Amino acid sequence: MKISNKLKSVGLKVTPQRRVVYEVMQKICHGSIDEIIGIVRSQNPDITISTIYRIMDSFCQAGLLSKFVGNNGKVIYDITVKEHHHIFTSGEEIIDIEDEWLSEIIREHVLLKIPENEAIDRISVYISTKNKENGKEKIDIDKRSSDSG
Amino acid sequence: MKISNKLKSVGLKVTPQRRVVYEVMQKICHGSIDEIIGIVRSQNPDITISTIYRIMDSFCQAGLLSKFVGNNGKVIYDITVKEHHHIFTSGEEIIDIEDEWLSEIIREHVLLKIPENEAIDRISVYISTKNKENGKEKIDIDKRSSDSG
DNA sequence: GTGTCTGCAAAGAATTTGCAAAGAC
DNA sequence: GTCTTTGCAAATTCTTTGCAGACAC
Repeated sequence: MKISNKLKSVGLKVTPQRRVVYEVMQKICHGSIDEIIGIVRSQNPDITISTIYRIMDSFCQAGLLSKFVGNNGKVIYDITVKEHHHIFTSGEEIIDIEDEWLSEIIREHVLLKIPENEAIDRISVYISTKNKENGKEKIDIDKRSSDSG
Repeated sequence: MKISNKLKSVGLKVTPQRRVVYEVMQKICHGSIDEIIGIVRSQNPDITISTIYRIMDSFCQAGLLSKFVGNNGKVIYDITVKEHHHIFTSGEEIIDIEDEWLSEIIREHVLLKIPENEAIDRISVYISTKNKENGKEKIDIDKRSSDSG
């Protein structure tokens, strides 16, 4: 779908700034606000930071984007709206897992732990991976064998 | 274990401020920095915010606490250090799921999606629940006075 | 007594807001 | 023409930092 139609379809007016931001999101799929600001402004330096913040908000409100909190605690905006899971690699890459069966397995597995009057709303799985090579050399940090001196 | 011994066992000096913070964490198990600041200062208003930030950091570094990013994007400090999962209820309650089998099932299930040179480091499952009753909107409680339950 | 921890206040970073002009429809 | 969006700069919020005195050991 053309971007302008995509925007209109969720009730948003089409502006050049919104076009650029959505184009960038289509390209990168996931990104933190810093990354998005960087890429957007590399394409159009006239777009201000506050405008980008506002656009990200309106896109999320309109259901055009979703967001979640990444490994590092930063909010990640995501072009995929439907429920899915994520792998965070050591190279800061984010891989989507769209697997309804996985959600279903988890749902069944934890059902007994849900309070009586509550129902599962959303399940998110975050998987962090590390590099195998570096993993071999991983050392226990903070291993204090004796007092300082 | 006595708090002072707990602190000493990880190489931290025992101060009144650290005692209070650890006591609070033992009581609440999970909390955001705001909540922790609030409770700590209700018990001892002389403890400053910057000190509490520094104590939370040193506790995490020492392996006394873990932290993760909650539903709302805020960092949650957690008295449980070993890998586990969480349910976030509509009432802002956080329930721990310590279930190694669940982690194992997920691990096996996603193995094929992990890049060649990467290995799974950590798996976190976040489950949000909503109130069954409040499917539509919140109801005024005093419409009919009834006993709690 | 020595080295670490705390309180204070200020700095720094990240995000939001008010307002007037520009722009979309 | 009307209502929304944008740019700008200031405000706000959250967290960190430097330093001097207090404190733990």
